[in-house]
Amino acid sequence: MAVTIYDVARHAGVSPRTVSNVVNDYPFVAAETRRRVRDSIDSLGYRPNLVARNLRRGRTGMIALAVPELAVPYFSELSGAIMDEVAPRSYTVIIEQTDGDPARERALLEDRDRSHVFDGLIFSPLGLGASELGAIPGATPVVLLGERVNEGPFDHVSIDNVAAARSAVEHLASLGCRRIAAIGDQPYETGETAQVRTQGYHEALEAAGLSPDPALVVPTSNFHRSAGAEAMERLLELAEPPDAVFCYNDLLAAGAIRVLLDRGRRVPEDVAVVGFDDAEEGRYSTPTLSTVAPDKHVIAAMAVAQLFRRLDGDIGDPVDLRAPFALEIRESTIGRLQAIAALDGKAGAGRKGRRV
Amino acid sequence: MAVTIYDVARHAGVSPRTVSNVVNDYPFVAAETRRRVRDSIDSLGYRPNLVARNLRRGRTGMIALAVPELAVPYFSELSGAIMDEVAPRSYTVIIEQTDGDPARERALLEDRDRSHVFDGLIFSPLGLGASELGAIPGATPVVLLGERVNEGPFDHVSIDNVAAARSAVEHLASLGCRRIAAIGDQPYETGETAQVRTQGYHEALEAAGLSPDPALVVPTSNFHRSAGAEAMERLLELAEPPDAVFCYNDLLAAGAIRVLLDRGRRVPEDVAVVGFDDAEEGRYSTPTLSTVAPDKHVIAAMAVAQLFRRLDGDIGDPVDLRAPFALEIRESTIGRLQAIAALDGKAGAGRKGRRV
DNA sequence: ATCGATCTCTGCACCGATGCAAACTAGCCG
DNA sequence: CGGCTAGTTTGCATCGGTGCAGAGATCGAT
Repeated sequence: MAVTIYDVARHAGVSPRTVSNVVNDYPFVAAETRRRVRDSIDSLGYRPNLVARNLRRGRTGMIALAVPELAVPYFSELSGAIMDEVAPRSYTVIIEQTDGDPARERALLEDRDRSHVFDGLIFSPLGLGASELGAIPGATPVVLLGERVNEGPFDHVSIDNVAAARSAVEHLASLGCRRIAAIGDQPYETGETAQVRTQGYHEALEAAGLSPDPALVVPTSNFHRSAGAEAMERLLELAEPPDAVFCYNDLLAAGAIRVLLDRGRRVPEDVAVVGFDDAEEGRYSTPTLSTVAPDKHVIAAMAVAQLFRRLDGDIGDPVDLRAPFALEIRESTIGRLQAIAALDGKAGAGRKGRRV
Repeated sequence: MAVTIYDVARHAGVSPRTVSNVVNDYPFVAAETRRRVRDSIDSLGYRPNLVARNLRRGRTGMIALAVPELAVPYFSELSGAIMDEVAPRSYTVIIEQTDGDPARERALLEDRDRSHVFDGLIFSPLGLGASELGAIPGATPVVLLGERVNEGPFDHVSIDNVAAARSAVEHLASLGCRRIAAIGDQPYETGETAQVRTQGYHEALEAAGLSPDPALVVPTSNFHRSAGAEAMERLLELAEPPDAVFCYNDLLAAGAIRVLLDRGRRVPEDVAVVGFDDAEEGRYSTPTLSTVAPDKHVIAAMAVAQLFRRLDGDIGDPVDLRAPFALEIRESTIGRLQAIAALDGKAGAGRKGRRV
């Protein structure tokens, strides 16, 4: 059996309550007593039973992080960043994979108060739409990641997706591209993040004096590489195929580039490509991938800080936090030689991106 | 306050104990009573407090998964597979990132019995060597992933890394490559996995009648893309640079390929490259990446099954389980045209890989 | 009618910690 | 020296379930 607070108390010749006081750094413990208890703790190898502590305290010391899929680089990189933020606060992270399944997402939100497994939730919804999310109240704090869910009861962290998409498409237009396609729209209720990117895309087209062509906006059912490949195949079948593609994440872009190269198109000379998320793989791919880079560390820090603010009792109105992003310009839009020049020169355009 | 078993008992007009019996499907409960309790549970929205249950039962219903880094595709893909295996057993997974830090790895193992946060641990060690691991006993079951730690007290799941490495290098030799390099050796105590791959590499060289050249074996301090790039730079500076490279994971390969293409070498015509892990990104990269594909789903299933066997009380000797792997042959070794031919033809070599 | 077996339900203690408030000591002031 | 404050330690109840064992009820067999 494990060592309990009673074993330590007996060993140190004090009451269990005093051991608890020492463990919790209660100030009014005589130095000598504290020392004796500490010695006993060390020699017996006592560690508090967190389950018991949590039962009594009503907190579990764990926060849940729910993401659609860990195998998507954006989410694994973000998860790592969130865990790094949480660790110093001596909380533990439980990661749940929802696969974007609305039932699992709803279950997570509905059970969060009642099963007492975690104190707070950082949630990147995929299958649940704004109206459904808004209808699930509860006492356990939730911070949503991703595009804003209007009027919801939850705190919320995101980047300005409209501006981010716009900056990507403006960049393509500035290179002289005239037929700029978009891959990854999700024109149904839960595709909010995709839809605002489409909005930014349209705004940038308009600003550049380009007329939108509905055939150039290809929806996808998910954000995987295979979907990007399929969408690109479709675009290449058009009578007037695009000379640039804005993909709503880097995996779609990887799939699209693969198809382009397979079909003998050069990237970026024939078709320029921009992705979204700044997955590490895009820094080493051939060509390297120009991409919109949400600042994942800031997103993680904001989400965690806000969640802990709630855990500490803040009951203000839901807040809406915006993290910065940058446009990382690499070979898939400006070509290898210019990319090298941009890296060598101190010009901020390439390596450091444009802070927004 | 949350709904407790007492609230349900009062509402249904039975004792708390009976509610517990209903919740736990104790067979000797009258159908009528059961119905009434169920109704009360539903109408009050009762969910058992898992913290309290776990305190009493002495189990937490959680297993921990400790990996070096989630951002490495192999680990995020494996984590996803493990979570999928665990979910149907109504356990929850806590993921810990160790960053390969020996102190954190040791803390995890040493605290596993005492803090009572998880019932079992699936652990992919990186910073701890065989001797250190072997010296940490404890009651909480542990399943190790990765190369075998000799004589340790823990169960263990891996693929046959020697054979896997050998198959990769044999493949390169069969293509006519004569100077085959290896990137990713870790010639110090905790680099066991890397070392057995080096062993397989040497065995394959010998079998092919090639004499080993120490300069062709480049150690790296980690398995990231940047390390692969640096190692490749080093190899290209040799008087006789390699005509093939076996990389110990796909990230190293991605970095190596990037450098090769940057330096004007063609892959595979000038230098053929094989990776390890079968990360999804290698199926879409340019060129697509030939790689050793450990069967992650089998690894996950074996590890989880073995862990639950221990949780169910099995106290037999530590077991050593071997999962299958396959060699996936793609463009980075046989070129695009042949890869297409292999995919089109029913020949198993390309698409399906070679089961071992 | 008696007995044992089976079914159904319940009370009590307990898992291991902490909140609360009381008890006790010592020191200090007037 | 009484009274008060500050410091130190402690007992008791409690968080919300479940293990254990026993009390009743029911029923068929003898």
